[in-house]
Amino acid sequence: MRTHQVVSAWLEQELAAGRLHIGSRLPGERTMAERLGISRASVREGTRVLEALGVVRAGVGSGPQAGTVITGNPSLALDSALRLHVASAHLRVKDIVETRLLLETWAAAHASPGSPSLERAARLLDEMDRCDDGPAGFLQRDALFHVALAEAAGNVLVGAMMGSLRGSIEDYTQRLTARLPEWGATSQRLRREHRAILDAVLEGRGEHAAELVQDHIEGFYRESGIHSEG
Amino acid sequence: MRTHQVVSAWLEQELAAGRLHIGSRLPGERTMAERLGISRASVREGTRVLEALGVVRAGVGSGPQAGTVITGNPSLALDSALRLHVASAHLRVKDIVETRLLLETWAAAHASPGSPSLERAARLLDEMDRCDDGPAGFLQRDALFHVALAEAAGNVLVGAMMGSLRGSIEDYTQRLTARLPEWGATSQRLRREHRAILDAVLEGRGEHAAELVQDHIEGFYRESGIHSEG
DNA sequence: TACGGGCTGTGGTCAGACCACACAAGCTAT
DNA sequence: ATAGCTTGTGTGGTCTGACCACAGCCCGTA
Repeated sequence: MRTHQVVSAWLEQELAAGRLHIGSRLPGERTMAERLGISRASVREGTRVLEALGVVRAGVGSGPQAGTVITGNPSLALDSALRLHVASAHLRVKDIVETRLLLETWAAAHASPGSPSLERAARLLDEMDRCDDGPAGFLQRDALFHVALAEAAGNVLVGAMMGSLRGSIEDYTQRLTARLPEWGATSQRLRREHRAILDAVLEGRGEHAAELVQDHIEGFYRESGIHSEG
Repeated sequence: MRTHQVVSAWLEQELAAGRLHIGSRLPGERTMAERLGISRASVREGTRVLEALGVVRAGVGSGPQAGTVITGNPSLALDSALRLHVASAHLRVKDIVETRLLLETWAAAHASPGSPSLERAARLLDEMDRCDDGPAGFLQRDALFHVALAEAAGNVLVGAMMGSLRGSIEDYTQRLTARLPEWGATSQRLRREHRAILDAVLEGRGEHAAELVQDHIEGFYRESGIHSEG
């Protein structure tokens, strides 16, 4: 086992044993190095990995917010991994869009009508009705709306994946939007569809909501000129 | 931006510009440090992150296999991230099983009958008929069969996720198997179901294959005593 | 009481050293 | 001439020890 991996191995043990949990502070790097019998450089490499995986957050200074703290942020790992793998052309945008569609229809079908995420989703829709800062602001709230919807299904993993997928294709979406002939008409349609989706979920008609989501997403891509970029 | 991040930023640029691609060798750490104007320690931290994300593989020595090489292995990031987030109780096994079911039924419905992955899947089924090394060997091939099936859908992302999800719940599955009253009867049923799934896919009856997959997975968990552990 | 500055511990970064490894080239003994 | 060993070279892996910036805490002072 490589030296820096003793850090994640140790952390996994501590978590499993219940001695550490989300919110706990890790010992200082120097302490940890001595305790694990490795150098501080190796501790740091291990910590960087944990940070990249969204398991930990490092902060300088002193006080309660400082030091290395255990977080639970799986989307961080997905975010950067997706970015780089898309850049290396190992992942195609088509796959990501496809996966997003898959996750999102499932989430719509399984969303719990009573989830507080739905209230956040509703507020986002209100903001989108009022907002006049152009497509950029609209799309940002649009993305958050879809993520909120995914979280309403109560599956942390699906929620995290959705968030990262949205992020990784955000540039792509922005470019697609630029091709739209009439933003005004499109945004009005999108808002109408959002309301319909949210209503279906709130009424517990999951399957119907899933169909609406599918039409909503596919319609957007169709209107803006289909996956012509790899 | 933190110093070690200049490495991933640089790599992303190089990839986007087409100057590097999967299979390329990165410059040596010392060279990179000088070229990027940072210390070797920082280069190493950056490389560790890339390695953890499955973008890169580091190997000592000299020759074609040595040095830091760009790979495309998104599942590596998911693997470790899932392990740790499950350990931190931020992800529940229930969510993972649920997500696996979701991805797998989709893959079965979208698998291309002509995919070479299916030939691998068929070979695995033959091995499972012959193998007599108990549940462990069987389950391992079982897992590979399901991953092969997922890959047949031609979506790299879904394939990678499936692989990682299987891995992260492998321990769990092993424990469930131990509870089964009669392994012989169960394995026979599982093999029969696998054949039926593969046949359905090969015949292009995707929707039917998806139903079979769903019954197959849910049946297994039901028989072995349902998600009683968080 | 209010304020200001130093103290302390945190992560962030760096430089330089040595090690194990694996291949390649060259040397040596057959 | 060839088989086998030796040495050279470049790679990542690890360690040490140093210095920096930062943020909160504590104590002395006005």
